Amino acid sequence: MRVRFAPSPTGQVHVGNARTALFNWLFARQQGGTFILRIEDTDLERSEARYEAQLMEDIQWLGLDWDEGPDKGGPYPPYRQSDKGQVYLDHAERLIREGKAYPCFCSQQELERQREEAQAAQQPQIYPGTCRNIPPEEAVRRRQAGESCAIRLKIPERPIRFHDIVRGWVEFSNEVVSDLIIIRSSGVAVYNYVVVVDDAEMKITHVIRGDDHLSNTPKQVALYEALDWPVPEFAHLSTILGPDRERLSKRHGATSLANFREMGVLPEALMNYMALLGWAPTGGEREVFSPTELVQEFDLTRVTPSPAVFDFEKLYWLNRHYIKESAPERVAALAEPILLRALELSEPTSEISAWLAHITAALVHSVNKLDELPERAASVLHFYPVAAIGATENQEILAAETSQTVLAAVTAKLEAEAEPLEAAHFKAILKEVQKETGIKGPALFHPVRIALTGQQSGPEFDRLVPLMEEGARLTLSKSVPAVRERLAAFMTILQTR
RNA sequence: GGCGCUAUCGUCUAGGGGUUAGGACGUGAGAUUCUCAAUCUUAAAACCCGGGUUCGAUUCCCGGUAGCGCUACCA
Repeated sequence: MRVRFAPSPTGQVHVGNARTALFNWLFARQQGGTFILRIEDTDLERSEARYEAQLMEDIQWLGLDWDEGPDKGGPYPPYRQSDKGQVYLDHAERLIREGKAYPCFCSQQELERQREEAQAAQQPQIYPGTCRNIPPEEAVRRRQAGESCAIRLKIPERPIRFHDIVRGWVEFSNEVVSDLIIIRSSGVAVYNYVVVVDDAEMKITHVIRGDDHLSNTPKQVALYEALDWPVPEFAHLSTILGPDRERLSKRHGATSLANFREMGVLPEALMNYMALLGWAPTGGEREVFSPTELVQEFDLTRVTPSPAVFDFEKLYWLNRHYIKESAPERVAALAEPILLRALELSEPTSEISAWLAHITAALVHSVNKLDELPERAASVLHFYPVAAIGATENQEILAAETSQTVLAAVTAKLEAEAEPLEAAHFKAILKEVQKETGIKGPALFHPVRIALTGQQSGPEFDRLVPLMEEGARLTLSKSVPAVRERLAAFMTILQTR
């Protein structure tokens, strides 16, 4: 059992393609087959070498590995199309000799005209077979005379049917499949022919790909048959759509693997989510599958044929799940560059790294994806007392008499405290203030929270206080005030107002 | 235009000739919390339409509609 993922290196790997790669990989891994990476760089204008490297990096990040590919070779090289050369021409000449293909001398302008005519008459646009009946000797003579020609395959005069694992039997009338060009007059082979040759030479047994290739399949089947090669099994995966039910694309925001990685989506979360797009286990009740479990449970025959809308919310739900499951060190390592960027730091000291790890550990449970961390940590990282005092939503709380009492009491008690302040100690102070003033609950906590963070909501003080104290001891591009400093500054501004 | 594919809660899906049509995300409500998040409990929410077949169709068949794809000397 051999399957392949054959992307063209024309940019970042998109989720649609990644899902195709994933299904191929899952199928291979679970059947004990071979997963092959082949670079389809026929379109040299759009292909770039750097994209090829990025492509491999991206799918490795997702957690896929391949057994044969351009980087590691294998028994059926080359694994990069542009390295292939002559083969396509040789097989095409063989087809001509066997009477299964023929040179076509029609000019492109002529073909274009015919197509326009057919379109205007609302007729199917198929090649009328003008050159199909040119006697072979005459064709040979004209070619030798240097007349420019393309090579066309003869499509048999019978319906073409093939089996698809996700859709069952599919049949196309030969009346709608025209004799296709396999070699351009420039001598360059055409995609639909190239894939067949490549897949056959690599002994691919199962072609798992996007359903945009479904209508191409009869042509390819005709090619396999003409070349006397075994027709592989097909599995056409449905399209992934955006919320507007149009094909998912960059228009819909972050849709490439690189995007997801930058956002701080864990690869196993994305893998799990993509697997659920078109596949469900028997019973359909389980949703959470680690990569290993997916390999065990995945079943190609249970893949649904209908298109699926990509739901970021559900992906985030899985991401939250996997973030919580992950070792804190791993999450901290992934979050560090994101936080460093927000702090405008490049080279962290080990103290800063430790602090960032603490921030991450304290806040990560409330985040969909890691890039939300800086925003979530803003109450620690920044301190804008003037803005906090001026903010309309804070007026009511700050104006309350109880708030004035609480803030004055807390500030006074903090004055007497040694630095650094322990979280437990801060809590004890609040407790004392509560006892002495009789103010408790929201009336106690809210003004203090606003004084420290400028906001009415955020992490609990037990988490917040140590992060502020730790940050205050570090040398940063923009310093983080300690708890006492914050309260003192806040009070000063509040009183002078 | 032709051809092909698809159609169950808003979304991903399970199911299948007779079911209270199941689960998950999201949403609403409640509990908890100083607040947000998390968590727990709970609620609302679906078989595209029309014909057949059948005692009975959401399920099988046909047609319609809609969405998507292919229709190239693009990949």
